[in-house]
Amino acid sequence: MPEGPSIVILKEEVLQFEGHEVISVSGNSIIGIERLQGLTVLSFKTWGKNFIICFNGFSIKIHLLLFGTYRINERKETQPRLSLVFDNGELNFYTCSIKFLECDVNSHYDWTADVMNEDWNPKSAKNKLEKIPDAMICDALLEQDVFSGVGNIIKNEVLYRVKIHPESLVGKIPKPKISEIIKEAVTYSFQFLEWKKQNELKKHWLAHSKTICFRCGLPLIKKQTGVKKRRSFFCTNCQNLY
DNA sequence: TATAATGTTTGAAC
DNA sequence: AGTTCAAACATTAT
Repeated sequence: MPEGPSIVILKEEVLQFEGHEVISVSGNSIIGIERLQGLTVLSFKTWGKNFIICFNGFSIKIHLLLFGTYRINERKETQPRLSLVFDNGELNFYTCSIKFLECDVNSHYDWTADVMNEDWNPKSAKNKLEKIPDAMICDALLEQDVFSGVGNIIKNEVLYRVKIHPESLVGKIPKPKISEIIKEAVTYSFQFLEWKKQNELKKHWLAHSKTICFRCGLPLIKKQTGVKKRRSFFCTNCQNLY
């Protein structure tokens, strides 16, 4: 379910609870969530696929991984991992990873690495890519320390749009193309956000899960690529291999 | 019904 | 000691 843009949507949906007190806590998490009882939410933040709830002196990090879901002001049949009840509603998380982050949340995250953050720094991403010339671009795009928030869908769509073969080596891709990839990672992430909100994300997929190249009509290749072995959809005719 | 899928962490093996 | 890789986790649509 979640790549960066989906978590941004989550954050927007829970704004109603900012500044509100946690009246009751429950859930099958074993990390000691009862600690949240009676505390007031200072703010909600996101860092890529991480959803962060900030309290005075510490924060809680929620990662939905592959199967995680959430419900606002409603419940699923299954047991929540974490359920927070406020005076104006409730927030429930299912099958997710939850961890505490002590002290200042800023000491845990490099905000310049999040493609959807206002502090996103493309130059910094470029520098990080220069340090991994032997990596395939399909792996590099999924590297959360470089492109926090980018997931497999965004990876495939970005590479298709900039016409780069996913197995291209970072160090061999021309510099202007690298800049284009970095730029498109941001552009597509925000398009993903808007399309997801309109419930028409899949409608705009050009490569991901597709079988025929939108440009030339030849069959798209579907293959597990890179050390991460995530599926890539690409056109060997339209996407250059460097 | 079996399979695959928008993901990350862990710990064994080298 | 550092890197690499498969296993584990867990849900749902096709």
